[in-house]
Amino acid sequence: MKRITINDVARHAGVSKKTISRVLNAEPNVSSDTRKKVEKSFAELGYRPNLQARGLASSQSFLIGLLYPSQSNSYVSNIQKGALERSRAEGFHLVIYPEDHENENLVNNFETNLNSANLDGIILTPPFSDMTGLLNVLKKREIPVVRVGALSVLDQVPSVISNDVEASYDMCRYLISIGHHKIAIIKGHLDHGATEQRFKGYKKALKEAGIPILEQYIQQGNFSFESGEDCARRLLSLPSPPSAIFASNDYMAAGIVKVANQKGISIPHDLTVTGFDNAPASRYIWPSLTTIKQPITEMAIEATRMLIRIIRKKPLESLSITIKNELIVRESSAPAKNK
Amino acid sequence: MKRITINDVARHAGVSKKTISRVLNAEPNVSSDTRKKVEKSFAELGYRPNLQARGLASSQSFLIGLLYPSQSNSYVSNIQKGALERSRAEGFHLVIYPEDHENENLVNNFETNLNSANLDGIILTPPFSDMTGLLNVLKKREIPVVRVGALSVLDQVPSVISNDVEASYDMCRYLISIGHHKIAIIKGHLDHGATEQRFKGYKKALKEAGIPILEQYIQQGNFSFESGEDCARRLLSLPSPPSAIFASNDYMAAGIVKVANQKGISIPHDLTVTGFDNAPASRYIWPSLTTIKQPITEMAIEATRMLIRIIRKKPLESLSITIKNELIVRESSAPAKNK
DNA sequence: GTGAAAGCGCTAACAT
DNA sequence: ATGTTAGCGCTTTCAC
Repeated sequence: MKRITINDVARHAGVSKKTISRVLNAEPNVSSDTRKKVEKSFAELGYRPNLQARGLASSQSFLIGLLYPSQSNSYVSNIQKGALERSRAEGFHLVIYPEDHENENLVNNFETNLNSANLDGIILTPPFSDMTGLLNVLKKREIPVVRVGALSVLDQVPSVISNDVEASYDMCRYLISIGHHKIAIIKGHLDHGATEQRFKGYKKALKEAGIPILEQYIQQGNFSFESGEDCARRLLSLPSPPSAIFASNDYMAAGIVKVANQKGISIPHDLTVTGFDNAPASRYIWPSLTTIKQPITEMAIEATRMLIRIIRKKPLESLSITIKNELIVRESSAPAKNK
Repeated sequence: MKRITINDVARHAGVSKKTISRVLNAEPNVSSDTRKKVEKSFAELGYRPNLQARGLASSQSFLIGLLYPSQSNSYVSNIQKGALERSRAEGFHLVIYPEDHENENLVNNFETNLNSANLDGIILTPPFSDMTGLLNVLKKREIPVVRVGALSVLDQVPSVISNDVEASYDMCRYLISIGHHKIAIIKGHLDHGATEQRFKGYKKALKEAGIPILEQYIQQGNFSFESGEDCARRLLSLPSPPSAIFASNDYMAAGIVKVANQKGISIPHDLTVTGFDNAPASRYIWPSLTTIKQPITEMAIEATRMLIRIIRKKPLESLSITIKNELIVRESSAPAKNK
C-alpha cells in the first residue's frame, strides 16, 4: 500500500503542491472553491500528512513532552489525562518522560531527549517545575515551557497552580466549624514544597480562630503510609490527644486510620481524620477519607492550552493561572464530642 | 544557536556525510579509527541527530505508541513504566494514546494517529489486545504490534501474558491449605476476559480439593468497590456464610472489608478476604489485603523488547511469553477457625 | 490567489 | 572501507 503524498493530492486536485500545503496549514490566500476541491481530494485519496516531513521542513515536531517524577502515582495519571485531552485536540502527540528527580544527570539526560525528539514544548510537573537548573537550560534553548504546580513565581515562565495554603486553610476551618479545637497536623516530606504550604494554611486557620498552636500536635511525616502510622501512634498516646488529625496527604491519613482501628479508636466517632489529594485509596479505605481534591486534570488541560499558544506564538492572557481546590467531605470526619 | 548538522560533523571530522551516518546507525564497514574520530567530533560539536530528518529519510519515526483504556488506573502506570524503560534504552520515544474502548470510532480515530505520527510499532493493552477489528487494521498496514495481557492466542501476533487461571488457582489453593472450605468468590465485570479466567482457577482448585462448588457462594460483581460491598452483604447474610471470600480484584475486596468492618466482623479472625491485582489501595486499607501481584511492568518490558526486535526485523524467540503472577500474603487472611 | 524552485537533515542505493 | 547522488514529503521563499 503506497503512501499518498502531497504530490498525489496536488495532481488529483489539479493544483500545486503549495496550495495543498496552504490548505493543510489553514493559511490564508486560498479561494474557498480551491479549498473545497482540495479537501475533497484529501477525503477521496485518504490523504494524511506525514509528521516527519512536515517537521523537517518547518522545524517542528508536533510532539509535546511531559516530564514527571518516575515514582509516580495517581497525580501523574491525572496530569496525563489533561495534557492528552488538549494536545490531541490540537493535533499534537504526547511523549512521556518520567525521570528520577534525585538523579544528578537529570538535566543532561533530559537534554538528550530534547535534542533527539525535537519537542515543540514541555510540560513540567512538580518537583521539576521548580528546578532552576532545568528551567535555565530550557530557557537558553528557547523551548516553550509551562509549569504545573510550581511554588515559585518566575518571570517569563508561565505556570498553572492550585492554592495549597488556601485548601489546607479551608480544611482546618471546616474542622473548627464542626467543633474541633484539638487539631493535630502531620506534615509531609521536607523536600516537597507542598509540605510548607499545607502547614501554613493550618497555622493561619488556627491562629484566626484563636486556637493555640501546640508543639506536640505538630508531627513530621514524609508522605508515606508508614510515617502516618508512626505519627499517629505518637499523637494518640499523648496525655491530651487531639480530637482531629489533619494529615498532609491521604497515604499518611490511611496510616492513621489503620492505627486507630488497631487501637479500637472509632473513626469518626472518637477521632476525626482528614487527608489531602483525593488519592484513589481515600475512597477505598474504611471509613472513607475527608480530603482535598486538587484540580489536577484541569490544571494539565490549562497548562497544555497555554503551551500550545506559546508554540503557535499567540499571546498569553495571563502568565499564571490558579485553579481552586475542592474540599470533599466523606466518612472520616464528624463533629467534636462535647466533653 | 545554530543547529549542528551532519554536514558540520562531516567537515569537522574530515569525512563524508555517509560515514557519519554509518557511525550514527552503528553500521559495519567503518574502521575503528574513523569511528573514533567521528565520535570525537560528535562530542566536541555537541551534535545530536534530528529525529525528523532521520525519520523522513528512513521512513521510521522512533516513536512507539501505547494504546490503553482511558479510564485507567495503576495497571497503566506500571505498563508505562515498563514500556518506557525499554523504549528509552533503545532510543525510542513513547507516545501515549488512551482511548475509550467502548467508542464506536475507535479504529478510525486510532488510524488517524497512526498515519500522522508514523508510529514504528504499537503496544496494545487489554482490552485492546483482543480487538480483532483493530488487529486487522494494524495487520493490513503491516505495523508491528505486541499485545499485553491478551486472552486469545493469535497466529502471527506476539503477546506477553500472565496466567490468571493459575494465579487464581494458587490463591484458592492457599485458602484451602490454611483450612478454608467455605470459600466464596466475587466475579468481575462480564466484559472483561480476566473475569472468566479467575473464575476458572477458583473452580479448578475447589474441584481438586473435593469441595463442592455452591451457587450461593458465587456472586457477580463488576470490579467496582460498590459491587464488592453489595456482594459482601449478600454473602455475609447467608444462613451459612463463607469463611473466606476471594474477590476478583482489590477494589471489590476493599468493599468487602468495609462491609465487614461495619458489621463488626473481624478480618481476618472471623473472615478471610483476598483480592487480585495488588492495587496501591490494597496496602493502604486496614487490614491490608492478601492479593495477587501481576508482573505488569515486567510484561511491558518484555513486550517492548519484542516490539523493537520486530521493528528491527530481528527474529523473535517465541511468539508468546508468559510471566508468573505472585501471591502476596498480607493481613486479611488467616487460618479458618475450627468449629 | 497561486505556483516554481530550493532545501530542511538525513539515509538508500549505488558507486569506487 | 568510504564517498556520491538522489530523494524522503513537506514548507519556505519569492515570483507571478
